[in-house]
Amino acid sequence: MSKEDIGITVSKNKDFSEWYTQVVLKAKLADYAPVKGLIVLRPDGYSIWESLRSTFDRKFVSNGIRNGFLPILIPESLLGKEKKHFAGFNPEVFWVTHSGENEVGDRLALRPTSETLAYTLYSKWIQSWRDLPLKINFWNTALRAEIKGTKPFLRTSEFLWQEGHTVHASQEEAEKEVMKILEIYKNTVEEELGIPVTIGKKSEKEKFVGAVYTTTMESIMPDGKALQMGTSHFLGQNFSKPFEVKFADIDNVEHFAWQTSWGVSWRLIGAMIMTHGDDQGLVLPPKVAPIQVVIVPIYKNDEGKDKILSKVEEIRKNLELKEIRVHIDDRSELSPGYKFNDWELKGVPIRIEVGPKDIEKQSIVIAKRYNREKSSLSFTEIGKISTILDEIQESMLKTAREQAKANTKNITEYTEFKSKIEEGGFFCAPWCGKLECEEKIKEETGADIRVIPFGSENTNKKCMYCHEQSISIPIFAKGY
RNA sequence: GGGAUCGUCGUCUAGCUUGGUAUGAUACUAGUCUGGGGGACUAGUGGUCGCAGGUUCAAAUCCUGCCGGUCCCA
Repeated sequence: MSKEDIGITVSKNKDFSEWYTQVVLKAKLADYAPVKGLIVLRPDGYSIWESLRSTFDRKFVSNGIRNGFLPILIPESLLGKEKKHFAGFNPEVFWVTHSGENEVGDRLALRPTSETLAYTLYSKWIQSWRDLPLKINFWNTALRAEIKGTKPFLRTSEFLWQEGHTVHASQEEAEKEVMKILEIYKNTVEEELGIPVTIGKKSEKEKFVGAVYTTTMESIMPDGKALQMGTSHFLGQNFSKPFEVKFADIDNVEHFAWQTSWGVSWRLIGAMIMTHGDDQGLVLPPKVAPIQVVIVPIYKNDEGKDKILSKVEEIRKNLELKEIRVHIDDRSELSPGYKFNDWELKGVPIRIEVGPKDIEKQSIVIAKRYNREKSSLSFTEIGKISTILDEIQESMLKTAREQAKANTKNITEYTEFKSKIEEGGFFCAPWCGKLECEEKIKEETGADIRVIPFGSENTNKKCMYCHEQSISIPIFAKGY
């Protein structure tokens, strides 16, 4: 490795894919595992996940959802119970066929998702309307064999996620739950990660296999590709019937229950890296940053060192009282310049420099990671740092919103669509609702219907492909 | 399924044609000087050359098979 190789060696604009991989590895968020398609989360990566997890948990709990845990193995007979669902997942299921030297009778799937397992249990647990609603969330991993094009966090054969599964007495209540979850997802992603999302429905073609409909949140990445950030499904009675999730109502008549399922994965971390990172490396939104403020002390000799370290310690205590996550980089063997670059690579939102000049001036140097601005702050103003962190969080979302807006275009003509789709971006274009048009567009351009935004339905326009009456204006884009 | 290409200290890499003590950088360890944007010098640690066979006095190098990675085509 040459000197340059310590940092990111490619530009985000020039080689986005290589840039992304380098940021993940060099910022030490994750590393490759010995098995293709699998990654290892390192502490800096895992703590971002933990931060998201605790935010979601807080919101889930206040919505009456509790956590549970499901085993990883699902017998084939169970997984195959809902036919479409099984057909959809089958190609990417990992199977356990042996225990020791013995072949197992019913093959065991490493869960690609847990609907079938959860609902087998739910049917035992639910008898009466008094048992409803039943709302449980599971934090675990899912396994889906990905052969080609794997990318850390974005496409891996095993991924960390949460899957929530709720059961309701009425269709109306279940559908409300679907929307409630989607709202939680949207707010969390925007507020914590600073990534704007568009919410709406998936087309019939793109919906979750086995669902009545799928709601989704989609984001546009800086390279112009769309990323699915999370989904919330209305399952209707599609699973309650085969799995016999039934309850006796107040009038003692037995009904099949109405169900929902929903999930977000560590893909959100990938989206955060792509949205905010730059040629220097990672840029972390303050709310999820494991370290929010790093202090680099600068000194020439031992007596200066003591003086500066005691000041630095004072600042640390001051910030910690405000619940700011602070780290002092007192590695003596490294030069300040090295440390600056190192912490920028890791995306720490604020760096404070304290050296002899600062002590003299009774101030500190403060450098913001997201815009790389340096300024000074007097000793008496150190309390302002928590406000500055809030401002950074806000303006990161604002910048991302502007970027997303610039990458979203309205299109009515298919010829124009075809000529512009290569540049990437979100394209809002009228559509007749027919599968045939959707498939042709996919075939000819590689672009999918990512989301049919809420409020874009019932439009009086012409389908950009067949020119018949349109039923909505979906967002078309190439996806990850 | 077809084709191409590559596996050498933690990482990147030279050596392979023409067989003979495995090269350099970086990282790591120790020390001295340094220190406000990736610092210098000195010394040191680290490799059964992807695996298994074969040829040979001798194999990272030649031959065969296997395993793994990457890319292209269907």
